[in-house]
Amino acid sequence: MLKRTRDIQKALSESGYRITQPRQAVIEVILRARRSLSPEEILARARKIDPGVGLATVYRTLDVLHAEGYLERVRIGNKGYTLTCTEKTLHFHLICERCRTVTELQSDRFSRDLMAQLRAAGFEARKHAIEIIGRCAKCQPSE
Amino acid sequence: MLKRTRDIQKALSESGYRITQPRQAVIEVILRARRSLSPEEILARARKIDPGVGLATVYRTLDVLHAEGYLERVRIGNKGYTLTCTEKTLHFHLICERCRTVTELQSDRFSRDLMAQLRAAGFEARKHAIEIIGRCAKCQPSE
DNA sequence: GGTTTATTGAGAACGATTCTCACCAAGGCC
DNA sequence: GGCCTTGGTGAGAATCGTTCTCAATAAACC
Repeated sequence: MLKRTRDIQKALSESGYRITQPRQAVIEVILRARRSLSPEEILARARKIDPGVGLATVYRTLDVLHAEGYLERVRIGNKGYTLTCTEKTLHFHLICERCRTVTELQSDRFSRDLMAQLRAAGFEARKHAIEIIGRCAKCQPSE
Repeated sequence: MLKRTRDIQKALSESGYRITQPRQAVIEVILRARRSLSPEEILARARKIDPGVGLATVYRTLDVLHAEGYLERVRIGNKGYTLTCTEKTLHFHLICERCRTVTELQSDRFSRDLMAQLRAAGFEARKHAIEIIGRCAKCQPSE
């Protein structure tokens, strides 16, 4: 089991959530994944750990993780994919439309610039989603 | 009829699309709207112009406009809203979760900064969606 | 171990979007 | 101008992702 899994479980427990087998399975699947996964994909993988897991539980666990700030949801077209993210600061996602890998980038300058603009507009930001969709370095159209 | 409506129709026609009554109605509704509209809302308004319009046609017209680069789709939660946007340069949307008004911002500095980072990461951007969700100046929680 | 109560899985329900198909009308051609 | 081809159409069925319902289960605290 990954170390992060324990940490998250401990935090959830302290927030009053019960640590159940299905939840453990889902959390571990998400942390292990090297790219963002759709709920269906999470389900398939979680069932290898705990065969009884249901789709509803995957969604519920995603909700819990989201509510606790451990996860963000990113969409590609009409399909929803999930990815781990514990960063609270401004960041953006580079989503490769071919391999679906999601790379996270941050920039302090970028962040300051954006915050200044928001203030100027009188806009109070609650959350953000900065998604750049295209091809990652590995998936460039050959030639 | 707005001038932009004519321009878009001309362009669509040159791209091989037929200019039909339902399409005209949908395009006009979107251009007239002061905030982003859901497909259902577009349908309701389009029917005031052409009562026979169907929901499927709204979706199909949105697809056409999207394919031709006249429109972007922005999502708030699981609900999908559409908004006009012909700008090709980097820009971001401030979405008010209360009144749903979408404000568009641009920044050259912001743009340059982001482009530089993308180049550094070897990422080839095809499209982007920068969405800041929160409260606009008019909808700040009172007090 | 017993009790409480949040959590669960299965499947129904839901809402948004897409598809199907017979009919229609835009636009090119004569 | 009228005719023909074919892309576009509306209605409703189908599909997809997500959420809900509810009886059964199992954490967590004693």
